[in-house]
Parts: sequence; C-alpha cells; structure tokens
Amino acid sequence: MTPGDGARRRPKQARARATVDAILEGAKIAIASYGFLRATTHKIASVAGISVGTLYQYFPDKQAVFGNLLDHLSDALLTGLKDAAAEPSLESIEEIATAVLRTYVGALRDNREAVVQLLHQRPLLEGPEKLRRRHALQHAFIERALDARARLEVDHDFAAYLLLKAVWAVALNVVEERPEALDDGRLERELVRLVTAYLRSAWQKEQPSEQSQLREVC
Amino acid sequence: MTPGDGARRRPKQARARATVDAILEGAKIAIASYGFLRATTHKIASVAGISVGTLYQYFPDKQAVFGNLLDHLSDALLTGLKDAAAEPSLESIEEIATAVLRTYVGALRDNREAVVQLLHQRPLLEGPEKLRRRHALQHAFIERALDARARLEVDHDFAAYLLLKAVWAVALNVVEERPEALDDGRLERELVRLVTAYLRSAWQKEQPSEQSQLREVC
Amino acid sequence: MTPGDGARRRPKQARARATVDAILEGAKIAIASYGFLRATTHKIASVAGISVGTLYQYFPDKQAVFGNLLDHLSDALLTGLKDAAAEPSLESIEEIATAVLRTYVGALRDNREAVVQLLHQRPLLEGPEKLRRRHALQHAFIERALDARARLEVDHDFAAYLLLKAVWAVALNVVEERPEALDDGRLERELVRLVTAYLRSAWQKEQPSEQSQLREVC
Amino acid sequence: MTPGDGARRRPKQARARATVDAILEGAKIAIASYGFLRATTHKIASVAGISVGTLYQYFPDKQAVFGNLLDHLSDALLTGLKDAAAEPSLESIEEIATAVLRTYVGALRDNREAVVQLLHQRPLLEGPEKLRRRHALQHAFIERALDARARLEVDHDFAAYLLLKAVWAVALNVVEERPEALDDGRLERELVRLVTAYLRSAWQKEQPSEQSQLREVC
DNA sequence: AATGAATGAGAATTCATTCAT
DNA sequence: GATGAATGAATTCTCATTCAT
Repeated sequence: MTPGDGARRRPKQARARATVDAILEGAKIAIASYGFLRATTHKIASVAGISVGTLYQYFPDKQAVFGNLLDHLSDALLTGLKDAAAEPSLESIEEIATAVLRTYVGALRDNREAVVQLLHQRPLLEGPEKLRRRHALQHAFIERALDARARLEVDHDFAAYLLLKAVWAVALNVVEERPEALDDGRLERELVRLVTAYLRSAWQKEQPSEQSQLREVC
Repeated sequence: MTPGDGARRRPKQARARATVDAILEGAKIAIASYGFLRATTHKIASVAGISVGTLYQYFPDKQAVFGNLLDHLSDALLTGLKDAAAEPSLESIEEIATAVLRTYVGALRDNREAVVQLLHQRPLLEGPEKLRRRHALQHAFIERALDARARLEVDHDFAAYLLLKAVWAVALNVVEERPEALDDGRLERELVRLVTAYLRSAWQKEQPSEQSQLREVC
Repeated sequence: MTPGDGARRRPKQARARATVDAILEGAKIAIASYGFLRATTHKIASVAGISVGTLYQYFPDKQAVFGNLLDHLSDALLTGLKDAAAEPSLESIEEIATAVLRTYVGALRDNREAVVQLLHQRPLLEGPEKLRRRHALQHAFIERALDARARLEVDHDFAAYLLLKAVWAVALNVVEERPEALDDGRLERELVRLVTAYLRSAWQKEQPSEQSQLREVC
Repeated sequence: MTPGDGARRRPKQARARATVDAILEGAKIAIASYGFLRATTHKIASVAGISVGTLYQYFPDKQAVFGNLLDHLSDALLTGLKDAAAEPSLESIEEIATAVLRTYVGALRDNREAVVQLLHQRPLLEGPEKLRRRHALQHAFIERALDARARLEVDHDFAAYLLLKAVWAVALNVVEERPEALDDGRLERELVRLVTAYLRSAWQKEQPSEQSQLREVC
C-alpha cells in the first residue's frame, strides 16, 4: 500500500548524480507549476530536461520521486532547526522560539510553491509508518528542548505534537493565502507568541512565578 | 482552473432533494472507504444507490460533488459554532473557547474518515478564491467574537486566521494520528489552552488587568 | 501471479452480451492476425469495433480476455469430444479413437490461427492450478474411457496424460506447419494409429489375445 | 517479421568466445529465473556479468540471443541423439528407441527450467521458415533411421514428424507438470512404448513377421 | 428522469536499443 | 572494446464524462 521510495540504482558516476538532482529539481518545479495532481512523470522528466525512461532508471515509481524530494526538503529544514536551537546564547523561551521559527519561516520562503503543494500531500505520499517516523525526528528534537527547560502540566509528547502541527499548518497556509505575512515578519512574530504563550500557560502551577521560573530554568 | 460547483439543477421536488442528499452521503462514504483519489464517480453513484448518469444530472462534474459536500460540512460546523458562541452564559475567554472547541471537536468525531480525507484536499479542490471565501465565513465569525470582547495588539484578522488554521490543523491531524486524544479530552483541553494563552498574550498592555478587562467586555 | 480471469461485470443487457462476444471474437482475430505477443488491448478493441475502455468494463485485465477465450474454445472442444465418445454404436478402440479424433481435428480446422497461437500460450496464460484443473476435465474423460474398456500395464492416469499431450501437440503443430495433412485426412489417420497402437501395446499380457480381449471388452 | 539471428561479429579471439558463451548462459539462467517474457536484455547482461552495450556488440538484437541459445541446445541434443543411434550394438526398434529417448530425456533433465520456457516459445521466436529448417535436422536424422530399417505404410517424413512432435511435447510437458515421471523412468518407458508401438503398427502388412523383419533390417 | 454502456484522453511504467565517454 | 546513461515508442489500465435507450 505504501510504495518504496528508495532510489532504484545507486548512481556511481557524476553524470548520474546530476541527473538525479535534475529529476528532483524538475519534480519541485513541476509541482509548483502544475500542482501536485497534474505533475505527471512525463512533465517532471520534461521539466528536468530528460526522458521518462531516465526518470525510471533512478526511481522505482512516481511516489519515490516525491518521497525523495520530501526527504530532501525535510532534511534541509531539520538541519536548520537543529543549528538554530543549538545556539548556546539563547536563554528565554522567546529567544529560542524566535530563533527556531525564524529558520522555519525562512526555509519556507525559499521554496514556497513546491513545498506547500508537496507537504500538503504528505498523508498521501507516505504511509502512516513513514510519516510517524519522519515526525519523530522533528518531534524528538522539540520534546528534548522542552524537557531540558521545563516541566509542563501536559505530557511533553502531546505538547510537542500540538505545537509542531499548529506551527506547521499556520506557516504552510500563510505561504499560500497570506504571503505578505511571510515577508513582513508578522507570521514569525505571531508564531513566537503562540508557542511562548502556550508553553507558559502549561507551566506547572506550583512553581513560584513564571518570571523567576524562567530565569532559573534557562 | 476552478470548475463551478453549483448544483446543475435546482431540485425542487422532494425526490430530487433526496437524490442529492444520497449522492453527497455516497461521496462521504466513498471518500472514507476508498480515500480521496480512489473515490470515483462510479463508486460514489454506486454507494448512493444510483447510476452515474443520474449523478451527472444533479452535478455538472465531480468537483461539484466534493465542493457541495464541503459546503455541507462547513455549514453544519459553522452553525454549531455560532450556536455555541452565542450562549449568553459564557463569560471568560476559557469558557467561550471551551464551548466553541467542544463543538469543533465533536463535529470532527462524528465524521472522522471522510472529513479528514476531504479536508486535507481542500487546497486541491478549490481555487484560492473559493477557499478564501469559504474561510471568510468562519473567519468573520471568530473575528467578530474577538472584536466584541477585546482589543488585541495584532490585527484581529490575522489573529483569527492564525487561530483558525492552528486549531483546524491540530484537530485534523489528531483524528488521523492520535485518535485517542480525540476521545479522552486531551485535544479539547489543550486547544482551549492554546487559544486562551494566545489571546491573553496578545492583549493590549495598557489594559488594567486581564480579569477586569474580561468582565467588562463580556 | 496468476491473475483472475472472471468477467468484471455480469452483463445484464443484450447489448452488453453482444459486446462481450465481440471482444472475444476480436481477441481471436487479433491473435490470428498479429500473433499473441502483438495482440494488444487496443488492437483487440479496435478489431472488435469498440474502445479500450469498453474492453476493460467487461474484463479486469488482458489476461482475463485470453483466459475467457481459452475457456470458450476448450469448452467447445470438450463438448464435441463427449458427444463423439458417447456414441453407443462404437465398439473397437479404432472406432472410438477415430470418432474422437475426427472431432478433435475438425475443431482445430475451424479456428486454426487463433487457436494455435492461443493454445501454445496456455502455460503463460494460466497458472499451474488452472491448467491442471482444465486438463483434469479432458483427462478424466479419457481416463474413464480407458477404465471402462481395458486394464493397462501403466497407470491409466499417466497413459491418458501422455496420449492427451501427444495428440494435442501433433495436431497443434500440424495446423501450423503441415496444414495439408489436416485436410487430406493423414493427420486423423495417423493419430488414430498412434493412439490405438499405444493402447494395444499397453494391454496387460496375461489376457488371452488382443483380439478376443477386444471383443469381450467392447 | 523474423529478425536475423546470426551473431553480429564472428568472435575470433578466445575472450570474445567466452563473452558469447557467458551471454548465452546468462540468457538461459535469466529465462529460468524470470520466465521468457521477463528475461530482459538488461537482466541477461547482468546475469552474464557484462553490460547491455557489450551484449549488443555480439548480438544484433534480443531475438538473436534466444535464437542462438536455441541453436546451441538443439545442436547439443542432436549430437547426443546421433551418438545414441549410431551405437552398432542396437538391434530391435525397442533398443534403438530406448537409447535415443534416454538421451532425449536426459538432456531435458539437465536444463529443465530454461529449456521448457524457451522451447515453448519457439513458434514465437522463429518464423515458420527457420522453424522448419531447424526441425529438418532432427527430422532428417530420424527419417534416415527409419529408412534404414523399415518400410512403413505412411510416408516416412510424416511419421518422423509425428513422432518428433509427440515425443517432444510429452517430454516438455512432463518436465513442467509431472516432474516425478521424469525421474522415475516412467516417461522414458512409455515414450519407448509409444514410438515402438506406432512404428510396428505402421509396418507394411506384406512383410512376414515383425520379428524376422526386424532382424533382417538391422 | 434514470440507466448503464460506451468513450477515449491521459497516466504510469517497461524495455529494446543507441551512443557518448 | 566495454560501459552504462539515456532514449522514447509502446503498452496496460483508469476514470470522468456523454448519450442512446
């Protein structure tokens, strides 16, 4: 039911590597231009400047192309997030959230069209297993950040999940429907507010005060 | 690009109305059973207990069927929300948010499968115009609620948009991936927290205190 | 691995029945004209005077078309054989063999091209299960004939199998390569000789004499 | 319609000869492993341990590969048959038939999978011309054997043809469907019976007795 | 109004063959 | 000579839509 999405052949030569990149780039452009449903293998190949046959020499099927593209984009995003959160100078929740979300929003700005289309289709592209595994990554990362700094009333797993989905969806939809908010900083600012406010609100009550607590933890 | 989605004929007789309903119900079931991409017109008609030909007598094309179904679901939801929010006994933000979100989550629980599949496809089903218009409804409603009760630092439009998207996405994903949270009340509770925390945080600073302010407004 | 070959829909109307027949006829002609490997679904549909879509409305896939055609031809053949062998006036092995093989050869004469191509592909068209089951029919029939009339040194099952294959293959190849022998009676005569000689030779030794034995049995 | 099947280049060096052999062996294995239809040029090359390009340096097209493989197998078989029949100590029809068919069946046992798949496809692989020519070889041989030893009622050509086809088909089918009979000697024994009985039956009537006649001839 | 048979453009995928390196 | 990347025509199958009955 969930098709594999590994590359069909491990490209050994430089030309082959370039072709794989061209295909992924072609897929990104084709999705952006025609939309997910209209991005046929022939169009992808055509945009990539190759023939269908070549596409199928490197990917077992259409899903694999999108799957790989998704992997690429996700990886790029995740790497950015890790770097942003690892910055030791960050102290308050606001600071961390700001750094992380700035990266998030920035990554989105760069790919816009394709990302939006593609990411909206994740449930179709990947079986629940794959999906959960992929999320586990970003997830684990956020959860770890939470664990390190605070004790919440909610289980951290669900809090991380909720924030991830909320941020994700808002950002994704803004790209499509309110692109101006992507550029004028409103998206970033309000996402920071959303995340920060939620986390503060979930702080365990017995702790002295939000302010002192925060000082202590960070 | 965005096909029309009005019904082809305005059904005046009861029988015709029943047929339309059967088709919409069939579409919902077909989507739930086979997934969005595999819900063909033949399957819809078959589930509805009619023939394809008849389906096309009431709807100009497939998109119209899904469009109408989406309208139905949205309308039902919106009505529920309105009723929930109109309840005069509600006072604090928590109370209002709780009432509204309880309705939201409840509606989701009832339709699960179909709703998830269908709603995930909205960006594909409808052009941006339609989408924006549809949102405008729920939107306007929430915005109005905000206007009536508070002055935020952010423009109310964007705040409403952000909350709508966040709540929507979280709820939708939970149905698919964390169904237990749908039933044990966690989803509802945390959504309330998310919305309330965000709104409090966005409160304009010059206002005396959250509590007094709230009393005044409501 | 072995695709189903039942009809996709049970045709209710006369037109549908006619279409199914047209498809089978088209398949037969297409095979005869282009050969088995070149008989594409489009060619079959085209020869049948319909569109591909219609073909797929009645058969789940290409194999099913050939499978059904095979069934038809086999059934026709088998019926002929039964009738031929049931004739009560037949007494000696020669007479029975002659009657049966005349039917066999006659059936072959009528369909020639298509039959040959199609029957040569049986191992591809049908999984071993289906194949064995199909054979079981003709087989059981021959075996019964043997049982009724004689005791052989060999197990009747293998004798029947051997004769079936031998006769089948010779006849099939003659259609292709020595069509003249099909028409001038040589094929029929020599097949009778082959079958009769084999059976006589396999007669159990302890029996008095071939002649008397034969009288007795028949 | 029937593509050429000579080797593209006449390999003079030992290395080239080894490559050709590797390709033929690869084709045999590929057929045995994947079946005739799925034995692609890439698979053949891959199994042979070379690249597609190299394959096409030695064979003009795919058919040529199979054609050559068929030649090889046939030649090997024919040589075996000749040797078997040339044995001067053989006297009766039974003895000759036994010797020849033992070789036949033995050759089959050694190649099983590939042979079956390949030989079933002969009518597809080769035009009628080629087919007739190829048969002519085995054929001429058998016919000569007949001429040397007996006078039949039938023309020897047709008798040889019939026996060849019958034996061939039975043996081929047994490999697939009754492999046990290939190993326990039943196949061989009954084929001998079939051939011997047929030939005896076709003996010209005016001859004194089968036994004396046979002595005389051999 | 309803039916369901027919349509055919379009999509995914395969594989024999070529050719630049 | 060898390689393997690239090609693209050909094939199977799907499904939204039409239309004769």
